[in-house]
Amino acid sequence: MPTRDSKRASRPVTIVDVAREAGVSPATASRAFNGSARTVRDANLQRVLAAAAKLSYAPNASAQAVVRGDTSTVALLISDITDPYFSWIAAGVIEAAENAGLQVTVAVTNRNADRELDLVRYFRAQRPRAIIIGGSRAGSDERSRDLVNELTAFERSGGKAVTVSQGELGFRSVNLNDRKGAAELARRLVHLGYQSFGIIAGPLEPGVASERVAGFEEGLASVGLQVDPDAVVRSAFSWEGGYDAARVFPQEVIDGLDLIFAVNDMMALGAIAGLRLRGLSVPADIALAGYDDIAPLRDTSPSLTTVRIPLKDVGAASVLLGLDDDERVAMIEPLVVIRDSTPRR
Amino acid sequence: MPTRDSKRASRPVTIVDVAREAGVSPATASRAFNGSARTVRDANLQRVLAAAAKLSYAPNASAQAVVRGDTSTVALLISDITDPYFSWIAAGVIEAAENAGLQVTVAVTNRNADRELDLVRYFRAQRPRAIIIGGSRAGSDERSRDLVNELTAFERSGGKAVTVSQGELGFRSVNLNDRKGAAELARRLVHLGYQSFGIIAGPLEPGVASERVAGFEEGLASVGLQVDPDAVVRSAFSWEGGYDAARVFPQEVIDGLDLIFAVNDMMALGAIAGLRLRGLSVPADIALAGYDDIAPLRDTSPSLTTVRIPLKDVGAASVLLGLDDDERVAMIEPLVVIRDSTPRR
DNA sequence: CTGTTAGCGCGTTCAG
DNA sequence: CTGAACGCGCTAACAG
Repeated sequence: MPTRDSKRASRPVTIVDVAREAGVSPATASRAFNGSARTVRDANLQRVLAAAAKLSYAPNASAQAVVRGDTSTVALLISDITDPYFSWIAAGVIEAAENAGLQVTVAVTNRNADRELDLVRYFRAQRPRAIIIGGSRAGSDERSRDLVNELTAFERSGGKAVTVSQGELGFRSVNLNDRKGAAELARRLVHLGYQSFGIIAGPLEPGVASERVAGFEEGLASVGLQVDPDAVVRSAFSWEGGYDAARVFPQEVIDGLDLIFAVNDMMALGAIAGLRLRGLSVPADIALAGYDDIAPLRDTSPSLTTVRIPLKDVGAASVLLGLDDDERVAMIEPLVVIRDSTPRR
Repeated sequence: MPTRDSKRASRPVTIVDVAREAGVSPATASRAFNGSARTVRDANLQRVLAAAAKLSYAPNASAQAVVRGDTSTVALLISDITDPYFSWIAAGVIEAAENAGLQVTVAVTNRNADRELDLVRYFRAQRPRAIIIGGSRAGSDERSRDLVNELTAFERSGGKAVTVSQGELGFRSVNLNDRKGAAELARRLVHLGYQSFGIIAGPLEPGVASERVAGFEEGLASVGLQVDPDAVVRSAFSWEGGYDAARVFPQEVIDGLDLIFAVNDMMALGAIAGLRLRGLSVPADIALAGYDDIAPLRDTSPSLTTVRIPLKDVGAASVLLGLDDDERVAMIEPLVVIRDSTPRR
């Protein structure tokens, strides 16, 4: 015979229970928790708080959301949370959100465009204040249009959509200035004495990878140099991509190169392994530069020359954009970091 | 004069709007979306779906949660999402949750016990199906008791609390068997010919670090060896901790050591840097082993001997425990991985 | 199969 | 300052 005080799985405690325990009306209890504080007599306030503590009351956020018409949630969509690039962005998002009193819901696309669309639909149901698209999607134009439609509908109902490095979608966006960073990297490398460059370029579609390639080539062009098209190898945007690419360079091409630029750090790390397999050591035989300045790689040897993106700032900026009515774009400044993998020559 | 069709920030679309557009009652519209499918005439079903598409309707998850009395959310609390240990657990949690049709809310404690408690309170308001405590908290007994109280109240209202490697709190828990893993590591190292061991031990409080130290010493004891207390150095559970610890060993102690066990991989990596500063190279001058088998470290040189915890499985197991009425504990088997940092001697 | 009614937990009028 | 009444968006019961 389970009593009403039965310990397991009893009915959740509601504000009505608290009010009864405190001997006041539910309305007063509600005001005690979130009314303008001065509107409820102090004696009652204390009794309500005591009752809440005694019953271990926790408000029902869903019910609050329904009546208030908005939530205290931010939704974050990323490709892969084990990738430091995304986990640092996520860290920035979570920190900034918590500072603003908001919770963060995270979903992972695994770089699958269909999944991305579904997840945005799920997100919409949650009525988050903002949806932040952190990952670079690689889908068809049609999928892209569906995504834009979904986000547009979301904004029409009062939410804000924020993209990282995808301003072309037409929503609020955090601009990473990859083009500028890669160009600056190229110029610095030339100053160090490098002249003949190869590129491990990532996938062909428009996106982060292409921007970095374009920027690097622009930077070289600005000092009168250029990259031999045969020395540009396409590959996956991952460690394996860099590893494979390093092994694909024709021998006669690689012999003429004094530096390879991999469009992100993970690919650069893979390239080191791939080059080693060919008997080439970094930087003795060939120099190497990456992009992102992923934290766990800063202590590898040789330490990697790269372009730092302040990823936590990127996450924080996304949240700020997602809470601001006016600002529609945030600028992030990349910073070239020269290390051991590209000694002066 | 803003019309009701005004494009910016119009009133959110509700199921009533969809029903009207489709020419049916709200109840029928509701059934069209989640009724047992056969209960609504196909013609009406199509009209409702068409209306929903036309209006870009997205259900209100909060309203659904209120009436259904439960949500489709799982809450995850971790110390630091940029730490690969936690991001891999998070990846497992998110993947398993998505497979079960659930969303994941993530919060980060930054290893602050007060913050942890607050965050659990926020979590409770969301009424998640489960709260997963992934981080090892380092707080006072009082804080620990508050946490237990909060989680107990959560379970009383129907949720499930799951801890990773903290069975002593009395909730569902995923057991990492750190003691066993560390003992096995010790035995394997002895088999490789090592005899004199130092330990970089992490913080003193009970928890993961202490378990690993105890396990390692037990493993040595089982083959008749032991660790000189002077060769056990306490430090922070981080790269810096390992770095500092490596510099703290008294010279006469370190001269007699042939291997150092750092209680996690990040500390081991820091130790490599710290040892290098003393002119000691790994593994030529001294061997080194870690724990966790953090993914981004697998390609460093020298590659690190360690104990692999299948962290993604840990996350997945947490979710399963959090959805299961009966199971209260999941066992994870650690696996010793011998690599270049501990050559046979 | 469908519409009407009721009510989930809560915040907010509107009278006192 | 307080309580009663109402409504948020939605689903579950109950009739038809």
